[in-house]
Amino acid sequence: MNSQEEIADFIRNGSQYYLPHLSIDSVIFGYHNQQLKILLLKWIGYNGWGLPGGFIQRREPLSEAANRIVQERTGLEDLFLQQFHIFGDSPYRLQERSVREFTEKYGLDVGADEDNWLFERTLSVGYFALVDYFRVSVRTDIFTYDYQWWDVGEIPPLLFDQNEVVEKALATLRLQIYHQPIGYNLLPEKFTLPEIHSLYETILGKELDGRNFSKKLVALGLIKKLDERRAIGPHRSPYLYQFEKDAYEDALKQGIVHTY
Amino acid sequence: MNSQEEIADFIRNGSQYYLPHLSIDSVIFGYHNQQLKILLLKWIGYNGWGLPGGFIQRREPLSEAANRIVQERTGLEDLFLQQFHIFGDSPYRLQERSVREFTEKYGLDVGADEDNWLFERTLSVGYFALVDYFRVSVRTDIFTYDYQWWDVGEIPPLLFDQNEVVEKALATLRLQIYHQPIGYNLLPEKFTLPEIHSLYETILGKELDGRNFSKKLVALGLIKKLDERRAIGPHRSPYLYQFEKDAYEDALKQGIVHTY
DNA sequence: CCAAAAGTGTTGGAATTACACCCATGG
DNA sequence: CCATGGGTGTAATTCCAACACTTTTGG
Repeated sequence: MNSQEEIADFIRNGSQYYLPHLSIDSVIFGYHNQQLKILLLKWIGYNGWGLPGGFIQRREPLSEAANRIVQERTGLEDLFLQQFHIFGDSPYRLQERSVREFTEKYGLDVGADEDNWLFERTLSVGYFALVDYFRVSVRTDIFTYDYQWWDVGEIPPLLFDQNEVVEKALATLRLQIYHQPIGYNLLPEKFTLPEIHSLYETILGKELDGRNFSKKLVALGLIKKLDERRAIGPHRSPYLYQFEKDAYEDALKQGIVHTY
Repeated sequence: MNSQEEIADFIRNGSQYYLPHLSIDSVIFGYHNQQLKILLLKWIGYNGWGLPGGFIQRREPLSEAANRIVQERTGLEDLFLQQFHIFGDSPYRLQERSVREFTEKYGLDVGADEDNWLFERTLSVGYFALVDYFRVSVRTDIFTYDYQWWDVGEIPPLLFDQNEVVEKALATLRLQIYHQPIGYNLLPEKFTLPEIHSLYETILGKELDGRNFSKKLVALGLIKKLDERRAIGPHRSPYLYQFEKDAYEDALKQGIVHTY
């Protein structure tokens, strides 16, 4: 959405195309420099950070809407996307908004119409995505003039109740890692043991014994060692590994029970 | 909602009181006769079974809406209620409805107004509740003339995509039992080992060794043996047990990791 | 040759599983 | 007295956690 006409039309007539009262917030996780990161956008007017989000088209399945929204932002296809909560309790999710709030706080010209669909109480469905940091090419638009990846430990204050949304996404991810393999969507196709090791440490927020960790993944048949190495510094080169797609998919479907 | 005027008002003006496009479906689990059951209502017109549900008031927090809806049906306070999914993908959750569908299929007189708020596409937030079967006193109303508890293994065809809703609730419950204690809300205050044992077997859908099971619960400090027994038949009387509220609450909050 | 990071096995303890017999009760 | 279901302990095994030294590499 980038031309002035498009925006005016969206503000005035958006409820013809989109369902009112409901939006999608997406928490896009990437992994870089041994850190779990999420993608934030800088919003005009408000001049602060917020999650990528959007609305659901009138006839669009919910999961397709989430897919479209993240796809448009990141350029990625075949996303790993997961719904994790619907937010409708916080004060931000109860209030209607006003012309004044939009103009003063967000610097948006929404006309004088107090009945605008954007003012109505809007609940939000949270989705998280796990993406390969290096494949993402972020697209900003006229509402969002900048973007940045942030360490999950250093998220700035966000719009509305979005800090809570991020917390819930993280909590879901941490719980899920006990029942499902994670990594296929966060790492490049070939990766080293230290990389995936540190990914798990980052997500779980605690140290994991390297020997036990690799034994476990190999024992589960989730990864296999390749005959290649990657030279990365003045020290021993690590072997590359790959996920065993079949075992991985099985584990995703059937679930695994384990501690790390 | 029981008088004709109330209903007419709800149909005509409901969108003044409730958010359109969004509803709540509740899966109410109870436990009776060694069986995990859910509460279904028989709907007029459609003449089939469906989940208890309702709408969210304009200014009402989402979780309060779920609470209100289940409370009104069951008469229970202090519910254990948990949001588990929002449904917006199935064909039933995409379509708008029509006067014809309402009159013919559901036997409801909604007037001739094709713009009625009830016709609009409606996504549904799924909540499940765990309740003490014996404390529930179900209230039907003019839309729902009968109710019945059904074994989770024998759920009849339900309205819309509600069979999928039930499946998802069950799947969530089964996953959750690995991380949280369950039973406090499903069993009476005092219960026997065979009762809680069979509850867990029912939820997990598999047999659990009785000796190991009780050792585990006692070792975790979740239950304690009382000095009473319950006489129930021509055989040895089982001891009664009680949950240790504090340990139970801690386990709920912090989570536990275990297999059964 | 040295600093930095990768790689690799073993062991003790804890937790989990498997398993069978006696006991209490009401009819 | 008998049929029914409740209660209890131990041994074998598996799984998990803890732990330290050697290898490789580029500079």
